[in-house]
Amino acid sequence: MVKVGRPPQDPARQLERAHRILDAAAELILRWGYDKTTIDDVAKRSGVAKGTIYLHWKTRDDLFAALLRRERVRMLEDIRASEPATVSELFGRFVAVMLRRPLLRATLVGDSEVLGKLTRMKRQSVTALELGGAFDTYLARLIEHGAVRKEPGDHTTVIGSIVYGFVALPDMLREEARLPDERIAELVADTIGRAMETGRASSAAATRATLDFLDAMVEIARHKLADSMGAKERV
Amino acid sequence: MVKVGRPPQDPARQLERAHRILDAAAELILRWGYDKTTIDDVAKRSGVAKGTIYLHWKTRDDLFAALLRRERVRMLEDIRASEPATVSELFGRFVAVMLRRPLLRATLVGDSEVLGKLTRMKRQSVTALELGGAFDTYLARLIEHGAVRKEPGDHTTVIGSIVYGFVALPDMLREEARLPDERIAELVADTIGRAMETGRASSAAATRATLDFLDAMVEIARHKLADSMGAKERV
DNA sequence: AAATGACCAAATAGTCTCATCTAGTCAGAC
DNA sequence: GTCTGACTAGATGAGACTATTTGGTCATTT
Repeated sequence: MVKVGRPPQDPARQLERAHRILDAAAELILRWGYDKTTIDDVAKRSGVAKGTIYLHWKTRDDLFAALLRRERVRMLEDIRASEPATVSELFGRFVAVMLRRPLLRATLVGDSEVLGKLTRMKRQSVTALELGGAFDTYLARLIEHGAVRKEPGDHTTVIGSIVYGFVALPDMLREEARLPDERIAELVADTIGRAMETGRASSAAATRATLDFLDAMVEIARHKLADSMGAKERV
Repeated sequence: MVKVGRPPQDPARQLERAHRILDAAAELILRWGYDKTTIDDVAKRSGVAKGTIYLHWKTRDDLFAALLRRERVRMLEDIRASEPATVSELFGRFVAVMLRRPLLRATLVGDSEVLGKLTRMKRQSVTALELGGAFDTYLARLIEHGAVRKEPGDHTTVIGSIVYGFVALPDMLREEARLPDERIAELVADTIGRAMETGRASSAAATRATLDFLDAMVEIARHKLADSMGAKERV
């Protein structure tokens, strides 16, 4: 019995290729913006045929979604790796990392140069972290452990506004009035800390809660990314 | 010797008419947006002929500038009337008043529905207050009097980011996640207070500094408005 | 002098046509 | 089974032209 046809590809190689394609897409989108980046460009740049891209993703938008999800996973991993012990450290890190990742920054502030027609998309980057109940649970734990005050309340809005404000403001300032990214991250951490933390030295329990929360977020993000990468197993 | 020609108009009546025209413009711009609001519309609505409008302002944009300046004067007067004693009260008031004045809010957050093609205009509403050195002087006085801390520094950026974040965030939230305007103003005051104030009961000197600053701002704003209203004395 | 509104040039919006581009498919090559 | 790239339908854009709108002017009226 002679085998016919090409043997099945190594799944690992497929994943690697998917990443190569996303690398190309990221590069092109950052350079030309979403609207001006064509699938042909991405195919050429990543050295595969156009059809191959459609073996991975059903549509152009699916590819973009995967790209963003990958960015998100990497961002969360970076944050997690820095082992923040408090909410303020968590979001200081969040901002620092985000400012270094132009695609994420673009989705947060709605940069139409980069996002093109997708600008009016779900602007979830901040709200996504917070929504889903997990964040509320996390905050509740911190309050319980005395790391976070009850006042002034509405912590989610406070954090969201501070983060958004600090990340978006530089866009509407003269070049020379802008602070360095590192400094901005520092100020975010300081502001959030003063806005809602008790100031007590952070307990091991609070640190645990923060890391648990991040682990959960990383986990979720990885799952979503996995869904976006394995086109073949799509429903 | 017989008088000829129409007697000069009462300047007070002229001013009143200018305000009527601005009232009409404000109404129309809020309803239809800047792009869709024509000079003819404004003339009709305010009950004057088109030419009359051009007796007051040289161009459409001049009229719009006057409108914004009037809004700014009124806003500053409102803030001043509430006699804020601290920076946090000052900006809490600022946000409360601004949220109630859709035109100012639009210029701050760059609402293209309202501003139309002017969206990319100087986004100064926040920065304007702070720029010009007067604000820095004010802050210096507060620090001197022990009302404001030296840390974390970059107070202007901190305040600008907080204000902008809290005012702009609601736009990208689901309706039901938004807080009432009053609550937002409260949170801004609280956040700014904790971010940079010492917490000491505010001294008379600090209050004086705040009111002086506001008086100066009102003064400047009134002058600019006056320039915008008296077309005839234009250079 | 002060106010008006008919008037005009310039911008803007709308229409139609033709050319180009591009997301997604698929028959066939490996 | 895996991958390719020629192919297509529909979108997008350029161009040319017309119709409409509108900011701004100014001769005339009060």
